[in-house]
Amino acid sequence: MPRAGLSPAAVVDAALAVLDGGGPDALTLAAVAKRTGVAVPSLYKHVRSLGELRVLVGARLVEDLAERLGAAVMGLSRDDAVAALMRATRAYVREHPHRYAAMPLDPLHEPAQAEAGQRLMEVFLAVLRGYGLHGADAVHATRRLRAAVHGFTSLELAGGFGLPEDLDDSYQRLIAMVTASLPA
Amino acid sequence: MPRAGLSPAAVVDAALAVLDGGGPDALTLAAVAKRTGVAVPSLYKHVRSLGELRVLVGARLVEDLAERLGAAVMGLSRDDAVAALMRATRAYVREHPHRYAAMPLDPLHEPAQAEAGQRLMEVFLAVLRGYGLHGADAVHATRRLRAAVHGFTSLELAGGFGLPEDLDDSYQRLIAMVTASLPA
DNA sequence: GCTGTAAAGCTAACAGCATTAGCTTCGCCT
DNA sequence: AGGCGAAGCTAATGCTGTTAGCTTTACAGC
Repeated sequence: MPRAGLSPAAVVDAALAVLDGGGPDALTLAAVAKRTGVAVPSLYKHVRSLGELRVLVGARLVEDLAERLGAAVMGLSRDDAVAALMRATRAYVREHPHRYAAMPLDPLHEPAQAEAGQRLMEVFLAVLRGYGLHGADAVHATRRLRAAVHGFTSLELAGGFGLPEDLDDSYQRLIAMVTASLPA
Repeated sequence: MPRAGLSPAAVVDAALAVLDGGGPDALTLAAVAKRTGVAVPSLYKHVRSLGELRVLVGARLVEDLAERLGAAVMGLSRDDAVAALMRATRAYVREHPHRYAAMPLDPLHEPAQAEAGQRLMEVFLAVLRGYGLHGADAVHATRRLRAAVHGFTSLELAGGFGLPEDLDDSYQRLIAMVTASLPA
């Protein structure tokens, strides 16, 4: 019986594949075990529990998103950067719907996710720094931006907008609403 | 052995109490059965499955929210109505966090929730009608409004905003951002 | 090259979950 | 009084996550 050569990272890889295939509810230890070719209890050698696996998966998701958004805003500033940030987020959600559904909304509260969460937050703050925003104003602006992006994409993802008619148009107007709320 | 005198509505009542007490994950048939003083399989006499129970609970949640928001905007128009709508939603989320976490985002797609969903959507549309918005413009504005409200409240609910510092202030600015995007 | 050991795998078992089948009993209607 | 449908029950199944305890692998050091 050859050894599978698993590792925490490999388990997370498999979990991510399972997540992509069937969504957050499908992310079960049985599914991950089948995919790694290992018996269910063997997973406990690499991961403390299903809860911890979810946290580790969440950390990876935040890392990915942070990297992608960082790349998207590179070389841009102000309204262009905001638009790029918002469009890149929506593109990510449409490309990986199940991943966004499993994305932790409070990565800073979980030690294993805090570093990635910090990087993601940095992207937002860097974009807003281009407007000369600092301190409380920057915090408020970040919250507006995040609320708009997360609100729209999560509603779209859940099918909360009825028919997918004119959604691009709606999003363009949402972007305009956000940029209009930022200093000239 | 006296009969419990259950009914679908009574089961939903109990489910709502369970939801309030422990959140969406605590909404289990075992918990509902315990609360109604009945054995688990007996619930199937009133509800087809846990899935259906969730749908019915969701319908009640949307009804409640629609009623509340309708009352909140009564007698108000334009920016005042938008502000009231947004504030009332946030107040609901803070008052019943577990209920909002279980709130269906696409009530129109589920027959049992469609009627309540329609009523809720009507409140949004009625408020925007005060701006003279019709057709596509009204649709886009509704989406902006919903995105802002849902985005902020769900992020706040999940603890995604770090410390609860100046959240009222942030929300006020979010309201201003939305109203500024509507016709003068 | 052999051996000792820690890690990585396994099977067996348990508790909690949703669900189904089939039985019993209640309470109303005639 | 009798009948009948609805409402309850127990028993059983299969799926979860989790733990305990055993076996085996692969490498480190002699």
